[in-house]
Amino acid sequence: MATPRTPSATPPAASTTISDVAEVAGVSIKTVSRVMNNEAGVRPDTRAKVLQVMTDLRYRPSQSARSLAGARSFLIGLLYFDPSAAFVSGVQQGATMRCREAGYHLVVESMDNDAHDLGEQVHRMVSTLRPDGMILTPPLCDNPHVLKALHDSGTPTVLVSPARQRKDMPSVRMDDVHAAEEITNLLLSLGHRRIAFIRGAADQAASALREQGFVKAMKAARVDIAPELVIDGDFQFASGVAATHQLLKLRHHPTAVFASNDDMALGVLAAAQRQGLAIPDDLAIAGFDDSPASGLVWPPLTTMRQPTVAMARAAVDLLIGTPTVQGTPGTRTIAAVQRVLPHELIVRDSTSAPARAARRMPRS
Amino acid sequence: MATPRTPSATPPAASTTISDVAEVAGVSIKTVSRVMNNEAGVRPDTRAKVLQVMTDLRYRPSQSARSLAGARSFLIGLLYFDPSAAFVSGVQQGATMRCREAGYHLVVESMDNDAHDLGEQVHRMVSTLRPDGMILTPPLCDNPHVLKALHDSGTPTVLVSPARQRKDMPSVRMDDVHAAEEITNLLLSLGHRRIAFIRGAADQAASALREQGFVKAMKAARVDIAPELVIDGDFQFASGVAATHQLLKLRHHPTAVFASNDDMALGVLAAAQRQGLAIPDDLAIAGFDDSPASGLVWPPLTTMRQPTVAMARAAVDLLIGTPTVQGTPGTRTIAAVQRVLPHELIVRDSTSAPARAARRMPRS
DNA sequence: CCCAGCGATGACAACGCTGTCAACGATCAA
DNA sequence: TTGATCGTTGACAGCGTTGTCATCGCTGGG
Repeated sequence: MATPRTPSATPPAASTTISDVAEVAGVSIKTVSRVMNNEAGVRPDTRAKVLQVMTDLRYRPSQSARSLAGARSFLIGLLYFDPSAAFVSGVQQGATMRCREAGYHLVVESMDNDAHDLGEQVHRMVSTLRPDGMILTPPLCDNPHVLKALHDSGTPTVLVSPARQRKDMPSVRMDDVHAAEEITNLLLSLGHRRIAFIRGAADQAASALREQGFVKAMKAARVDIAPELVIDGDFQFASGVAATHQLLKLRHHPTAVFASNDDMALGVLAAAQRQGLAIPDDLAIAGFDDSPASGLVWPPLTTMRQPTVAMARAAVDLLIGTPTVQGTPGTRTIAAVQRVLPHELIVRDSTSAPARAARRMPRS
Repeated sequence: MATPRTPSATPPAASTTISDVAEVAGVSIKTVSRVMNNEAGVRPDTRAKVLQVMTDLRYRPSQSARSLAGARSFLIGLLYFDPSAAFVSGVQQGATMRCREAGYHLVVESMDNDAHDLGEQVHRMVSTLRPDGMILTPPLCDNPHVLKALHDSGTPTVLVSPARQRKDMPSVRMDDVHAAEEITNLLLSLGHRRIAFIRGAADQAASALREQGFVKAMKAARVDIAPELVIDGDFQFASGVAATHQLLKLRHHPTAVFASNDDMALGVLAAAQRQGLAIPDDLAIAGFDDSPASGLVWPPLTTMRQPTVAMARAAVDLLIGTPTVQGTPGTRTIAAVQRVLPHELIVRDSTSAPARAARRMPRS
């Protein structure tokens, strides 16, 4: 039915070009280009006509031609390291959505943070693809080789949750300190006083920030922090298990545990239950991240949702300059702003009042 | 304030072009192009010299120019629906890695499987980006609108784990039936006879296949399948919980449960533990998928690892024709082959012999 | 000795779009 | 009335590759 008498079934996708549109609309190629790019200086009726023809012909500009001729490539790169992290998945989700809305596309690349030629790999990527911007997630956003390669190539870059703010690159992040305070305050408000804290990996910026928040909240509540209740962890499940063993060996158990991330909190949960503790009655547990698994265990974990999707959207916005940045001609540098996005406390069943507090457990 | 006095800090990334290389090497542009594309008809010493110059100058071809002039775009698209699925994450990981090895790049796009203009969205993507190939994951790989848009545009496409094999598109998959048989056999070999099965979502192809495998193994072992032990589920955590309630209401409990995926198995685990059952002694549990969470609970779940990474690599290979396909000129059609990749049974602590079998549980 | 045939290489025209700048008619101040 | 200015539009030259076809120097058969 469609295209009734087309000698050849499907003319191998001879897609319509800008000149087809120009011809049909009776204007020059350049005018079509102007309309396409929303440039000023086109009479409304001309613009409308062109727009109509573009729709009729289902015209789609060629990304290659556009980027070859112009300055933009309509490509945003996302570099990440650990593909299994819920964090990355959220960032990617937000980034692809915002990109599509803005007519951009997301090119993702999984890197090895320890590769010896990381800088070279990044260099190769940006020089062949010439993305209009790059988004880096931890720990890549703190890797000097990556940052140098990107800086040297002059590629606009936005860091998501970097360890340190850099004067030459914008970043988006959440307020880890404040978030950790909120969780701690929740536990405190439930009546807990002996609250254990499990640190994150020492080499990750978030670890220190979350501990700061914990300490700050405890101090504000004038509750002493027992040194034996603050334990080193590394963000892995196993370290949560180990920490729990250590904690339950104490003559005076904690009534609540705040683990710096969900994986460790899951480890605490597993180890505690294995020892016969009832959660949250015998031990309240809070994590951080709102990982998918945190809602898939019994009891579901109280945790902190990071604004991963929103951070990614904000990052894309910074890169494509949607907020009317309109870079001064010649300079594609973005101001090294730092956006802080709101987090969300997710209260679930793993936290509650310290029912039988420090009392010895039946089967302990 | 920023950029104090940078006379020539970074010459705005005036990257080297093919003509720079040609000039330095003392050959024509075309010859450099030949070397770059590994075309025949270049004397070894000429090729070596060009290669050397390319390295010295750190020359990187422009992807835009290449795709505008030539037929290839060096872009592979990956369309997915549910961003949180471990399945997608594995596929993406495999795809990006293989792409980089082959000098391609992966463009990912998160689609809404229920969007009314899905076909249009896909059409837009392929016509502006002109990727050299597309990879579809479930449920998109079974969505007629998506498939039609891709077919019409003539974009080579590979389906990952599609419901039905299509004569016009190649696919890669695992053997769900056989995998389910293996899990069932594991449970049987541990002595279980009253094995419950929780079905997956009815609209997903894998559901039926896994049930087939379960039935097949049970029949082969000459063990009757009690109808009340086969329960509908929908791949969600909650349906695992619901199924468990149903199962534990029976006067004759099952000693093992095989859930069609990990999320449901996690639901079974949570519900069973809540009822006071000891896992695996009172109830053995097996899942399917090897989701991240499956190893982060207590006890860790026995499950089936899908070859997601390998499937994605295979998909990319099919698209870029690494296995010397060298499409006949003019036709970029790939044979509609179907590759089946090996899965891996992950035996963990959630399964074991039916210790106190059908005996009533203490607190049930 | 001549020319077909072959391997190696280059000249040149696309590819589809954007940037620059010129051209045009209309408006406006003087 | 005239020149200047503005708003709108188009002609044209690239952007950095690849495809096509021509060219060049040799080799080998007649």
